[in-house]
Amino acid sequence: MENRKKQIVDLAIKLIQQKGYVAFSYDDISKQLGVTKASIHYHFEKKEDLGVAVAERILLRLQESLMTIKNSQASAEEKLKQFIQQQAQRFECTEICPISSLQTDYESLPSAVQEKIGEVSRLEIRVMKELVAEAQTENIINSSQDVHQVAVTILSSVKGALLYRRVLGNDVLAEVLIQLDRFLKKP
Amino acid sequence: MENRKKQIVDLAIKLIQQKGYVAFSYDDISKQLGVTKASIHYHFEKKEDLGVAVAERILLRLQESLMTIKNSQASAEEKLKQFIQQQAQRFECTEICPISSLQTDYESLPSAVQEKIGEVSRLEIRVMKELVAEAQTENIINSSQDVHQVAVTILSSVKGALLYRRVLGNDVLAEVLIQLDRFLKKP
DNA sequence: GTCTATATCAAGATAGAC
DNA sequence: GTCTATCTTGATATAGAC
Repeated sequence: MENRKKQIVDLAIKLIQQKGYVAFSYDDISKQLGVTKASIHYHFEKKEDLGVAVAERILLRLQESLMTIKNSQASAEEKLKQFIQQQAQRFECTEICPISSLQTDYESLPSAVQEKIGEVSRLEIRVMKELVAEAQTENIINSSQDVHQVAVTILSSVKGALLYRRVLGNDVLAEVLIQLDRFLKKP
Repeated sequence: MENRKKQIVDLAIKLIQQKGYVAFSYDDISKQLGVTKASIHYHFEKKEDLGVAVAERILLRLQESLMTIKNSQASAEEKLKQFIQQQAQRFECTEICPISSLQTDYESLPSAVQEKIGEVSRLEIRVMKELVAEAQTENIINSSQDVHQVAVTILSSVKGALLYRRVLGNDVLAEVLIQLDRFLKKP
């Protein structure tokens, strides 16, 4: 059942959003799926293997996002705002971005997973740069501003806001999104 | 030796910056201090006790920052930039802010530690708001902008940038700091 | 007060039954 | 292909020697 593999990876991502790579266990997954730990080990022999699969799935999702953006007929402004909203609203209040979670646990990751997370992080920035560059052609963002600087700042602020939200509630994230919106209108 | 307690807490903070609350162990600390695990348990019976001490120490440092800021004779611009630089440069390239680290591990923290981290997060935002409000009186930041929104966005972006830096190297953080600097000059 | 020794438990992982 | 049973390891924690 190739579907079970996907089910396990999805659950692992959810758990990583909630507790992180180090804190989640095969026991968590097996209990939620109503099977034994050993059956998870059958699908992913080592935690490292599951970790790589998780990172690859996150990478795939990002690549799909990139495609959707490129093919979309929406305005650059719409696309950028959609992407930011999506980054923020994809998660429950107690969850954070899985990429942030894996970046935090970076030192504890097997090196195969570390490398994938490097790839993921670079692609994520590339996607955001793509959006910012397009927004500049529509004069949503001042063209004198450096694409790379704007892109990493937007991404960082959303990721950081998700950390605060987990502790302080929805307000923090909402405030940051309003501020970013202001930033996209005025400069 | 009351100094040993301080030594352990400082080491724990360092380890939390590097690996996080879940991943660090009494074994890590005891090895670095050249003593046994049991001797760490003598000073902090449970990991939870050490966690509370860590959070309280972070809180104390923040309170000191707040005092220094209030008593400082520097311009509001200087103070704000100093604080941001300090937030960023306090850490090695492989480390992140201990508050971010504990926010990420929030779900795994004992509730006593969770509460302290809530306090810390609120105070941190209060400190940044203080700085932003002062900067507004000097017209470094446009007074039409909401203090709270600007403060949480600056904080979030620095914290997020530290996550990316760990994986992608110093550049990301540098770019965000330049962008924040731009933001403080122009609007 | 600081240590050794040890208990306890949960996690990752493996062997082999069905 | 999925399970039970089991091994190993490492982490938290405790009891008691010095």
